[in-house]
Amino acid sequence: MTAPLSLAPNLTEQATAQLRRAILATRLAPGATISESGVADLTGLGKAPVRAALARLADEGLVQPLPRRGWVVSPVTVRDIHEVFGLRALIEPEAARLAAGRVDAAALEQLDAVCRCGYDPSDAESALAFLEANTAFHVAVAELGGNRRLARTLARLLDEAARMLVLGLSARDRTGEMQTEHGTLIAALVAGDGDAAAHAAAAEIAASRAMVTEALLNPCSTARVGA
Amino acid sequence: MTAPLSLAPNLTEQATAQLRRAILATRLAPGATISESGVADLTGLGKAPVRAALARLADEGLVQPLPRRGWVVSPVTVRDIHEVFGLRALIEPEAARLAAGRVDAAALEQLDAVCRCGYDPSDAESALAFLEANTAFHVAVAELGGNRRLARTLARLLDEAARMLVLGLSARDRTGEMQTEHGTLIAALVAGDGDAAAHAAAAEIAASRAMVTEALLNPCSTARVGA
DNA sequence: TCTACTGACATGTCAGCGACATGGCGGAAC
DNA sequence: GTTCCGCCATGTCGCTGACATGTCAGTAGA
Repeated sequence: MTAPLSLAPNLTEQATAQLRRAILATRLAPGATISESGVADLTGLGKAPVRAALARLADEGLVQPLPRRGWVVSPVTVRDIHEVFGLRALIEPEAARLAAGRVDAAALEQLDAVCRCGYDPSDAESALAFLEANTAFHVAVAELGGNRRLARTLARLLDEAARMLVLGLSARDRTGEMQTEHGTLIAALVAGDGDAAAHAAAAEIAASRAMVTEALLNPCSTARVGA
Repeated sequence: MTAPLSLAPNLTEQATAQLRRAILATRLAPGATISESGVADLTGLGKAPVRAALARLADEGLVQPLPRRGWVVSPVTVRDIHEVFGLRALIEPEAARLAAGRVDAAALEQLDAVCRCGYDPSDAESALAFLEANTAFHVAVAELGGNRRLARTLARLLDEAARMLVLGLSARDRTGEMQTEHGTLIAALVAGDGDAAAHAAAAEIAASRAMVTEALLNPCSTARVGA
């Protein structure tokens, strides 16, 4: 799990990736407290890279510092869900509109990956892998639009949304729906129809939002909501 | 300049604020290289807080790391201007729309501060102080909308825009225009007219964008463009 | 039951070591 | 004489370890 023989870009990146994945998979549950030394011991890394990683994740909104006390995994509130999906609904359709008519082989490749990557509804790791592919797909679309800042902002939002969706995806399998939604979006992008692309993106966001909201309001047996 | 007797929330915050201000005022010109030890010696702080501050500013897009080589102040390209103002144009009108009808005394106070704060077109520090008040005003409006993530994203964009505007503001005094633009926006907010507020915000962004573009395409005697 | 104290624990910071990339210098080949 | 190549000195980050500081939980005492 510590991936000691990776090609090691640097330890900070490793620590960031490990922690981010653990948080998004809810292996570190919302509301859980974590300590630098604890993470350092667990990962085998030093405290400095762990500290830098936590600072970065705090900047991304996934953890919050408790001065002199430690760090806490940001809880997921209804307000957070409103904020994340509200912002996604604002910028993602526009990103799709900008990308319309600019699609190339790379985008279709990303699509292929996400479409063929199913998941096991009862396994958070599997669901996260699916969501990571989904994130990569949407970020790739945003990058096609040419606005790197928009793509970056969206990537951060999608990371937060992924954590929320891990809760929702465990409730029911939505692979099929997402595939058709992606298909609609890609068709619009290839056709260069900006309005249709924006509409497809908005529809997908609305569906995701509904699923998360439903999962939190009607917690099923398999849905575990932290904090 | 080092403010040694401040109430010291922590050194990282101090280093971040000092560096950010130096970059936004173009005291650290775009393209300039900076070293951790150099900043540490200059500010009297240790390397650790300086390093953390640089990492955070890199996350904000104001500096870029050169592994094993140092850090460089992010240059300002035409593409950057398009991206920043394009994204502002996307989210800021919506922020104004959300804030419509929710204004309170605090917003008017911010308004008052920014309106009474003139600047000297030939002094980058003075222009930056004006822009900081302008940023605070717009962020306050965004926060009234209730979406903290939207407000945070906007704050970051406004910081980047401020650096670009420092170049443009030195070309000509735009205090009067901004005051009337703010007046229009506030009137719409108080009246609860979301469409009018969004329109006013969009108009102000377009004006700022035009000024920056003009300043870069037709560099005046007083406009210094780094890198 | 409430208060003050003490111990443990976690962060915040600093000084130092090793690794790596760059630029300049000298020498050899043409 | 000119050009090119390899070596070395220099400067910087990336990371480690240790110390100082601040907070909280648990406990003894009034």
